[in-house]
Amino acid sequence: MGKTERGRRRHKGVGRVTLGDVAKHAGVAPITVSRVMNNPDQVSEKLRKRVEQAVDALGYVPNLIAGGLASAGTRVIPVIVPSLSILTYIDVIHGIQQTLEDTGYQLLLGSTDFDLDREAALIDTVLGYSPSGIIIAGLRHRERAIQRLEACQRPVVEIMEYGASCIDSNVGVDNAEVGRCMARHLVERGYRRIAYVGSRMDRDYRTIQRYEGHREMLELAGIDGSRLLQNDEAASYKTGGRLFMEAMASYPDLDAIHFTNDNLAAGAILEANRRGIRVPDDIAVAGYLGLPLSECLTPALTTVSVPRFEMGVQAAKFLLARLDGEQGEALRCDIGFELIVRDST
Amino acid sequence: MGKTERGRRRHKGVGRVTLGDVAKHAGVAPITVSRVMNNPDQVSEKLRKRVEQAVDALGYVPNLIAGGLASAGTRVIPVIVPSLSILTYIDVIHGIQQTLEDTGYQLLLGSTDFDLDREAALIDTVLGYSPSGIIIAGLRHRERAIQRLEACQRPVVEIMEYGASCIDSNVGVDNAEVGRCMARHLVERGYRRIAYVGSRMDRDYRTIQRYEGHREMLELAGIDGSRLLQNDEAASYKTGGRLFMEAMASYPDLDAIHFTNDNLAAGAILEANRRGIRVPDDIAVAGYLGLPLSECLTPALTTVSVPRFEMGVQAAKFLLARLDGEQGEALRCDIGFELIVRDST
DNA sequence: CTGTTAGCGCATTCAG
DNA sequence: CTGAATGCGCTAACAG
Repeated sequence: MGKTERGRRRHKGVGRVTLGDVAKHAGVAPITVSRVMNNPDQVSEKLRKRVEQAVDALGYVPNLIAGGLASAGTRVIPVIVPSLSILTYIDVIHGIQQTLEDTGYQLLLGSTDFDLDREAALIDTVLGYSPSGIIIAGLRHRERAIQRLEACQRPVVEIMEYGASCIDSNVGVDNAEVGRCMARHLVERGYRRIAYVGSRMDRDYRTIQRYEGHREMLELAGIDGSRLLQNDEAASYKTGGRLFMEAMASYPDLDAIHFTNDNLAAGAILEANRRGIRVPDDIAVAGYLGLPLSECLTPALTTVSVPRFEMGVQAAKFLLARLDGEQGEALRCDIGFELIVRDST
Repeated sequence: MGKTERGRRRHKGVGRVTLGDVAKHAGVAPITVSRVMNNPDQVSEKLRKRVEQAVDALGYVPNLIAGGLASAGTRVIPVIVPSLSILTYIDVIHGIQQTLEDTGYQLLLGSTDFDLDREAALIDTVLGYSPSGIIIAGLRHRERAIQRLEACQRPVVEIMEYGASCIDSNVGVDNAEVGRCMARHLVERGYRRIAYVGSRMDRDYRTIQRYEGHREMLELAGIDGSRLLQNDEAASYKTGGRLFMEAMASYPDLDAIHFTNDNLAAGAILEANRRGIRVPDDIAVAGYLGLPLSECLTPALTTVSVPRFEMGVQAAKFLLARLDGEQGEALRCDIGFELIVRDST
């Protein structure tokens, strides 16, 4: 008795077991406990065991916040995407998560709703958690955001879009090339009156990049590439069905529709099924993404498949490489895509 | 000259702008800057402006880690789910995210792969970030996990499953009741030889709860409820198609299949479309979830719809209520479900 | 291999 | 309304 109760407790000691408690219990210095938790091989077998027992006995759980403050960094990786309601980003996040989870990093999720100002604010916030690095969708950001990202001296991986210049590392696809690729396929198949159909294209500029590729390729072939139809709904099957009917009404002579994504294209095929419209005989339908549904439809959907999960994995690997000390040049990867020709064209 | 350069810099000062820097620049005490950032109305107009200018001038971004350590809590909400490849959880996370994002909380994402030991470890980890609260899927956890969750003295919301006893708060559905509801529908429709078909049912015990409800209801009606088929693949459309064919082979006299989820059921209908099998004339198909796809199929899928997004929203609201000081009884909410009868039954 | 000392950047308490 | 002093829990640096 005696020296218990230090008598201040100005802050709420909260009662949680601390490193110090464990150290006392094991009869060692706090730093030794710290080492047992973080660098076990720097401690002798004997002390280690003693400490481990104390940890178990007291049910000690490290305060990562304190550790983070002391060592100027937490094992947190913010992932900033435009939306959580779009499957593409979900698959990428899944890939990131799966790759990072066993390395002890935690994902801090942020969504910008396609708003670059919001993105900039979010970047500030998450940087406040002294993350180990950051993964962010897109190559376009506010100037301020880019400055902060560069100033933070931590690995930054920009994903989704592959392009010439990035802040630090980049994994993505060349959207214009995707657009060209599918347009070329349609032309080769003999289609001549082709429309590009999407929804909310202005929100996601990558959609416009694909459209531009599409248009460029058509015009190269001497075909009108300006047929464009879009609306302001979220990309759902229903929206796809509606846009399908609308497109056929707006351009009665149409022989093919190039949709911005598989959700829309699948919705079109489903609508055609319902109405007895024959695809591709009456009209051909093409998509983009390579969603699982695309191959289960009747007719199966021609699409450009993008390895979304793998993109997440690669992004995480780049991050881990940097954290592992890899210096130098930007790590860059064009994750590629694959034209999958099926029955709908 | 003189007192610049304090001459130690043992830790890497990292160079980031700190509260102190801003305070110096504005000629006030650090605490005043702190107040401007956190409780603006406790500071006079004049000082506040001066401080705000300094903040802008230096590009100060608060170190949330330091703040978290000092105040024993960060504005982080861990969300722990079994999987990120299952749409259900994604929708719920989306609801949580949308509700929390404007309140300044960040989601810390964790996935357990349906492993309760992994879950317990993950809980320890995320608790290390001194989160404001925590949202976790399921009502079943390891004893150790429950203890930690109770000991941390922070709001805990258990989601997905609605049940009698929870740690702190609970939002979910009554799975057994869902199973009963659909089974009742099938019986009322006149089906008598009904199979329950799923995949990986042992991984997610909620699936089994639904099956038990299904079986109970059938037996109440004097019908064999033991027809069960499952495999070990992930729930995809393709798996659904395969299970559909397998079920018809295993139970040749079947007149209806009750699938554990819409992915599988949709896959079955898609497979039927391909093969020219008539649903529901040859065999009826029912699902669970209320995925958007379900209503776009031909025939449209009969399903039980669960408000997944709303479940996330409600979970976040419970959390915010607790953080807002709401004490007392467990906050509980049976989010309910809706039987949607369409053409497939 | 182990311990001592100092301080990460901020918010809390208490005083004016 | 403003400021000074103190410590949140842990780890980096430096001895021994």
